Amino acid sequence: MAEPLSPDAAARISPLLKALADPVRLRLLSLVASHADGEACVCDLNDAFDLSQPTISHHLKVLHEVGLLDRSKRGVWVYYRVRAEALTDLASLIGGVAP
Amino acid sequence: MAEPLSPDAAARISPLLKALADPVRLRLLSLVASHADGEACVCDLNDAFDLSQPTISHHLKVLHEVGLLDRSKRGVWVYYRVRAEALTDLASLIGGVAP
DNA sequence: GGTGAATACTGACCGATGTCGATACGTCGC
DNA sequence: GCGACGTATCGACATCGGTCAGTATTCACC
Repeated sequence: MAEPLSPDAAARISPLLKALADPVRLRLLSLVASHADGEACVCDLNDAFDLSQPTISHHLKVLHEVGLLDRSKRGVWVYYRVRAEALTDLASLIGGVAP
Repeated sequence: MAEPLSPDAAARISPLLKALADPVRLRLLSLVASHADGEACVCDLNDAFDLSQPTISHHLKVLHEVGLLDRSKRGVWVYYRVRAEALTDLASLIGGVAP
């Protein structure tokens, strides 16, 4: 890479990586991404883990707050969808560091 | 993405992301990557931050332990070099999650 | 409207992590 | 050898982060 990251840029990017840097959240993201229509209901996600429902809700909130997941409520159910743009931006940024 | 990440795969990848998910380490990595010949001396890196030398050494150790930085000692000086392969692998993995 | 179900919020616990000062280890020049 | 310098390790501290039990909120259905 030509230019090193500015302190500001690093501070902007690291929360995204922090959000990804947890095995549960990685799996959550990949579970949502691999669902048929690109979105997954929380009820499905809860069943995939041996964790309490509040814990899953917390992880989803973290992913939503950094902009990696979109949230839409339909009736009693809440559906999450991955923001592909945020992911690909992050990926190209990481790949771009390699010389 | 077609298949969700296995718990094992998630557990393997998350340490890499944890190592990246710190603004200081992000800047360290980009500083090393942007150095002329692809490697940087610790002495240069220390000066770029307002942190103590042990702290920088600690961050470099974290990046080295997860395989993002190579370490080579020449005389009194230690040079670090980014492992481009590890970075690009990670980038393609993240980009691959996007549907 | 009351009941039940799906999801989110709160407060607390505890282990993990970033930071520092002090110190140890290697290597060079004298 | 010895002193000086570059780097790593250690121990301690404060803060952060993942998890849970308990509780609140919101909606559907009777």
